[in-house]
Amino acid sequence: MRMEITPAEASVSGPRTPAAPASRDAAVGITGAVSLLRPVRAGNAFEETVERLLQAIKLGVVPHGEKLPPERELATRLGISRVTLREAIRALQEAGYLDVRRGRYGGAFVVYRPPSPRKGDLRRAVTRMGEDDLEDALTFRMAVECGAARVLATTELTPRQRETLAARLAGVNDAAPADYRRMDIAFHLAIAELSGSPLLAAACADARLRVTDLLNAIPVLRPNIEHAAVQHAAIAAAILDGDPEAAERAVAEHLEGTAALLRGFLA
Amino acid sequence: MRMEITPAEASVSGPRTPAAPASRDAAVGITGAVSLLRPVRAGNAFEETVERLLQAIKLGVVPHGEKLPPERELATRLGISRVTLREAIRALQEAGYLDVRRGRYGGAFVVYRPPSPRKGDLRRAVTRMGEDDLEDALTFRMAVECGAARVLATTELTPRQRETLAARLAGVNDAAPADYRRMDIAFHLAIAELSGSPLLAAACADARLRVTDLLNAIPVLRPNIEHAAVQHAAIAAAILDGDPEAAERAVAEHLEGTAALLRGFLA
DNA sequence: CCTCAATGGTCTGATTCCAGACTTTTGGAC
DNA sequence: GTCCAAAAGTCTGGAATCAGACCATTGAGG
Repeated sequence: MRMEITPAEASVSGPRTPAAPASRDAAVGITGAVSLLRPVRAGNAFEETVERLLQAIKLGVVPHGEKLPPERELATRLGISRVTLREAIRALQEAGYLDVRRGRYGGAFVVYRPPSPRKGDLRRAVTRMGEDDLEDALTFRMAVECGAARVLATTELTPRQRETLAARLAGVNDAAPADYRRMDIAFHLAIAELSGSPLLAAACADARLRVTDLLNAIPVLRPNIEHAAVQHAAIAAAILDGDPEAAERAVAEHLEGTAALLRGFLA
Repeated sequence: MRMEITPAEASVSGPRTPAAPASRDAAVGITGAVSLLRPVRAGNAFEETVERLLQAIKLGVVPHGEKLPPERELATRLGISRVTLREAIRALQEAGYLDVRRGRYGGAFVVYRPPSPRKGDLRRAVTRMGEDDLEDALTFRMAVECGAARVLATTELTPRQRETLAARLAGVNDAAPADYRRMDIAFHLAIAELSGSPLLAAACADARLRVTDLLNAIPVLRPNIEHAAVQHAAIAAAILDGDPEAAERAVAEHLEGTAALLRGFLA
């Protein structure tokens, strides 16, 4: 065993990349186009795998009671060896996120429910990831989600796609409080995935999970849900309507709102 | 030595990730939120490093005659060991991209100028990366660059930032034909980097370099340049004007144009 | 009860990748 | 000419990772 994870520490913010200087005002000479000489790999395979699985769990991609795909398949999908995957799974098991059972019909079952947020969680989460990283993540999310909405609104949608989007919208609206975040995520990700671009979908998923810990650290309040519902509806409508600019504006407003909410809880 | 690279084969399309199915119409159940269980690492460190350096060279981040940062520093920035970096450098040296000199004032000097495109290059480049990947890349680029422009237009810009943007615009306009692509890249990347979000900058750089090989494979024609110049100006104006929607629309139009140009050469 | 298939658990040898110490080359400064 | 600093070049032991074969456990179905 190489690492121990406790739920308290477990973060989704990713292996702390050595932090390319985020000089908002730097002399960005093309020589200074720093973005290219950034780290080739985020960390070691083990840590990255733990992060990924943790994300899948926290985002509710694999909900409580369900199991992860079989090790062999998962290892292939993640592009790592089974050994490494197993180490990651063991770490998550020891941290209490997974219950691993052997034998046929066995597997790694998710044993985790998002804890209800307590005062101070948000502060801690922010401290863990750093203020700059927070701004970075919020900006990034704003850009990719707006872009995704625009792209999708520009696309000629198939009936199937329209249904999926509508279903996801309904999913958020009908969600029980405990399921709300999960359904919210499903809605947002659907926009990116429906665009048909795996790269874009990955970017949106990445953006979202960079703020998951933070969002999970603030309570889900009735008025916010209602407000969000209106905005979600506007987003879906604009997309179904084929109006890129409205779609984008709607997403921007929605994310602005979320960001403001976060900052509000921080202030 | 583990690998040999010839300029003809050297591609920027990245290690062929096992290709998450890009089902534009799939039942994207949240269980099907495939984006999370995508490969943890793109390939081995050596190959990824070669790609990165090649990108930096082809994108003109390190132009002809300049040298890469010293090995030790570069290895740190790329998050890999010096040994691995040296292997990558050697591969690029053997492929004729770099000239490595020792001693003080030595280093790895870039010896590469983008060759003028020949008929068939584009076809080959597309074949190498795959049609689906091309669509994916174009969509991705559209989304992130539009998003970046929107974000930047929403931001309160410092005089310094305004200058940088203007300078980059001028850079493209004044560029000699041989420098055109390089300056174009600099302009586009500036938008993302000025947003102050390293994540966003990285995403845009990534998007751009996924289409570099393709763009390099089509000739730089006068009318296209002029057309692009108008669009670049519109983008910069909208951003400086603080008009997110106009900025986005301008970027979308511009990229639409580029994509159409590409498709035109392919048809 | 027995068998089977699907799944996790274990082992081994090879490969990749790393950190760090040490060596050699080179050109400028004195 | 000597010395120095900055750079590439080399070597070594160890850790991480992999591929693949094989073992153990379990529940379903006959």
